Amino acid sequence: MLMQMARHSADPRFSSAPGRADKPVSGLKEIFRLMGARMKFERHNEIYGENEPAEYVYQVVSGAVRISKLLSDGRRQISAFGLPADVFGFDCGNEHRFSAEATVDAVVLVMKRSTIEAFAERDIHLAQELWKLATYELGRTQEHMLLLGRTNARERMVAFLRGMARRNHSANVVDLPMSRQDIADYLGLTIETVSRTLSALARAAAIGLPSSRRIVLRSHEALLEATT
Amino acid sequence: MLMQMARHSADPRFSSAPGRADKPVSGLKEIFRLMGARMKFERHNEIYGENEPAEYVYQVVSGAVRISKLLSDGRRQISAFGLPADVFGFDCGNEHRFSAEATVDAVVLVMKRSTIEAFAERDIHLAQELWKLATYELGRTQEHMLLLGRTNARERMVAFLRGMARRNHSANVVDLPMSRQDIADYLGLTIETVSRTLSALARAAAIGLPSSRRIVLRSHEALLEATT
DNA sequence: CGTCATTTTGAAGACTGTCAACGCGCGTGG
DNA sequence: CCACGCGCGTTGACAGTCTTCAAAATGACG
Repeated sequence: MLMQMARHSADPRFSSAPGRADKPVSGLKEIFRLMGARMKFERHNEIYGENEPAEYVYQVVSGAVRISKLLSDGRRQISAFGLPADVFGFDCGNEHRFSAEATVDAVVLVMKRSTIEAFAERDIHLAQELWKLATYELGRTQEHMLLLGRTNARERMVAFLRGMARRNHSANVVDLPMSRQDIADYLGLTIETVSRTLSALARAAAIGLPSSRRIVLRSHEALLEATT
Repeated sequence: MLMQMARHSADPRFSSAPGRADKPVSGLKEIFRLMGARMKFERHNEIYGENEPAEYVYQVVSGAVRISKLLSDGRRQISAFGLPADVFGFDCGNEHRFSAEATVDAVVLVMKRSTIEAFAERDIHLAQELWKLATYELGRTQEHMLLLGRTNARERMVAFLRGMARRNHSANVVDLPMSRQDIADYLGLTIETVSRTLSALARAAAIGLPSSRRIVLRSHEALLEATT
């Protein structure tokens, strides 16, 4: 959780000393850059598990991660994908309520959660940044609830592709760093429905499918009317 | 909105001064108690709307509110119900991304958002409390995503009833402060499915339905196996 | 007691899930 | 170099759950 933070411009000297706190810089990312330990996770490997002590927080450097929760019978819901620059691993208690795994080979920066919280104790702006981050994530998650509760397969797929295109900030080509199963678990669908929906969008010339992991958003009109 | 506000005089000594923070009191709720303006909303009345400036924050005193979002074609998703003591209205930007309405006649305390944020600027513990609050809400919302994405109607209904029973902290009797339509929009179902599911649970002796707004949780075993 | 909103129930249909088979790409090993 | 196996993705047929449309029942309130 807690990903997709607002992209602030980074001040090299992060203002975590109580004395000088006039600039609204992103202290969190600065702290990660300066103090984060680099770690590599191969795809499908677990970064942390449900109910494990929430000892560390993370920032994606490359690759992608999924934040998910499992039901006892194997049903899974992915609440968010972490892409490069996203921060995740903040939970409210002392235990993770979700698990995190790499969906493809990924490099992340790791920090002790207590370090961040110690900084936040002394730096009001960092504390506020953490709050804004959580609030932003909350809003994003609530939007996703609307998707899961009230839209059909095509609308979910289109929203997902749009979101990925925006986050990739590559105009129309999306390289998916996750499997169909991951997409299905994110959208509350089955892998078959995901596949069929993509095929249908391709037949409608709304998208192109050069390969299974690459999607080209073709007709914005077709996508728009598909959303309706 | 925000008329007829009876302003309370601010008590000079509420414990948000950094000096005395040994008690695990809720600074936020203290601030609401001391400085909140009491307002009454009749059922179905809007407290704030989507895209309105997020100028105020609220705490429920009595009654209930729904936090919801509308799609252009009328589909609605309720992301949360606010029950007495719940705080709502914090959004990440300057505009509300959701709307809030009273589901039954409700009394709320209102405060300027800027007031809270000004306090948080100076009180690190309040800032942390706001962060914890947002993070807690985030976790709750993510759990709800699992419900919306991966469970059937009966499981959603049972989870909802359990949650309401817990929040009412009345052992087994739940008085619902919302309509079937509100429940449906919260659970991502139709009003008919909600009604049918409740009837089925009653037939299975898992619940009793003395009236449409009152539900008795009877057989914990029946509810449990219903969850499976 | 009548009216209106809300809730419940019924029947039919749509969308997605389930089960199954097939195709494709890729790495390994013969 | 090519065949094989394996993971992953696609497609098809059918079933099931939930929605839709419709109407009856219930309850609140003047």
